[in-house]
Amino acid sequence: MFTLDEVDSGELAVDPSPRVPEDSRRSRKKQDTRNRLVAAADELFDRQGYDKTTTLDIAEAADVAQRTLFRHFPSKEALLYAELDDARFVLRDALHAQPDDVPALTAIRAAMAELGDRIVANRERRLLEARLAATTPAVSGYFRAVVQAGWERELIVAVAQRLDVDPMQDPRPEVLAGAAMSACRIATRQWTVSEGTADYVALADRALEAIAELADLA
Amino acid sequence: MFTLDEVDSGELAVDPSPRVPEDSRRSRKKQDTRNRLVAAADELFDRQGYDKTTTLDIAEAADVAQRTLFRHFPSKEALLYAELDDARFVLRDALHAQPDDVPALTAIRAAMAELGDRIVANRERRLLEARLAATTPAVSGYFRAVVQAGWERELIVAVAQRLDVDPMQDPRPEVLAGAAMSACRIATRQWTVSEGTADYVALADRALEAIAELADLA
DNA sequence: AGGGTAATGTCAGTGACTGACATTAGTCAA
DNA sequence: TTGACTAATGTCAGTCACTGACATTACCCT
Repeated sequence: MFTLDEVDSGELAVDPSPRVPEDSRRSRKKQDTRNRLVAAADELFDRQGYDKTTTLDIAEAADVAQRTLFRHFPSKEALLYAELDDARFVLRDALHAQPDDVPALTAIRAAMAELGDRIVANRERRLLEARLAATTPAVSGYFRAVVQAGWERELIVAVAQRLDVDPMQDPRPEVLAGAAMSACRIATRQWTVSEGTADYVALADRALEAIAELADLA
Repeated sequence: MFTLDEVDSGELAVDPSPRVPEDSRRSRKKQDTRNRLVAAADELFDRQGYDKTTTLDIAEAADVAQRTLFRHFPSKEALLYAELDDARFVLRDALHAQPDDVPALTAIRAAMAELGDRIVANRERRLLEARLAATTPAVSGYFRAVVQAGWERELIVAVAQRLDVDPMQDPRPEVLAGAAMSACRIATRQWTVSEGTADYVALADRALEAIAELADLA
């Protein structure tokens, strides 16, 4: 099972990837180290599999100490999902950018379409993630419990604001968010079986559309 | 982060808790060991917290070798969620028991009502789980990635059968299942804040009902 | 009584992750 | 340029979840 300690507990977590890079040599080097770690992990995971790659392997491939790896990433899994995890902020911004008068689900569909483009841009990496998630429970578990849960929180907050309700009282924001995340999961799975040839945004939109049809099943 | 290796990969997993106890002394002793481990874990988690309790502590409190603990449970988290994890089969049976002609969401609501009763029966344990999940990301992560994902699979299969569709093609089973799981999560959270005084089944049913209202948000 | 074997015990690992402390190297002011 | 300040990294020893291999125990069954 994965070590799951970064299901971050709210809004207080320190940004792991600086949103404003503050362009100094120091921060450039830091960012470079981070990038090298991700690239090294990527390559090793791909070549020799997730389990057979140790964090020490990755650190050495990136030419840093193992301790440094864990200063940049809270876990081995976080290395794999660094990009998708950051996409959380993209999602937040995209949701904010939607006009106030459009319905919540419509806003989500628009935001997801925006996000979807960015996501599929990195096709090979997405397929690698899917491959590893399919074979390694620790990876798929992390994706669900950390990455998706993070996105879901953004959705809940955005929907609750839109409806002007308290998400602890009104179940709709959370239920809608959960449905949307499931839509993304099934779309991703469909896209993956197509080896990345299908139109991800279309698949996701179709799945999101199905949310409005759920009433027919009652 | 939790070690997440029991996101079991399908239907092939060996039943960790024998469904037919096969009443021999041997299996009774085995079951007893299992029970003592769960009880010991329960008590230690409650008294000294999740992180400060080692698997060795638990094993010793149950008077078995650490190795034996890991023969009964694949991870530390599995000990905490042994009961809820098994509830998966109760959910499956409850879904099967619903008549074929009722709509999918209606069947889910009925099945969940049945399950809800059983769940709340163990009030103190549920509150302990909630308390630990709130403070320990590894625990909440495990719940999402393993327990809930397991339930969700049952729902997906049941809904797909009911609609007579392929859940890989039609997004509705997965989307409905995801929404239902979110409904359970918010209901559980509401029940938890009430310290277990609220009517869980009613809360869950209200949240599930909200699924049919999602169309209003489009 | 005795052979077969499920359950347990023992032991020595592996590997993710952490705390403490030392070292290096940008940064910035004098 | 120098030197203090400190962010980033390195080093090292430790903890703990979890596993494989093999020995032992205890139930089961003839």
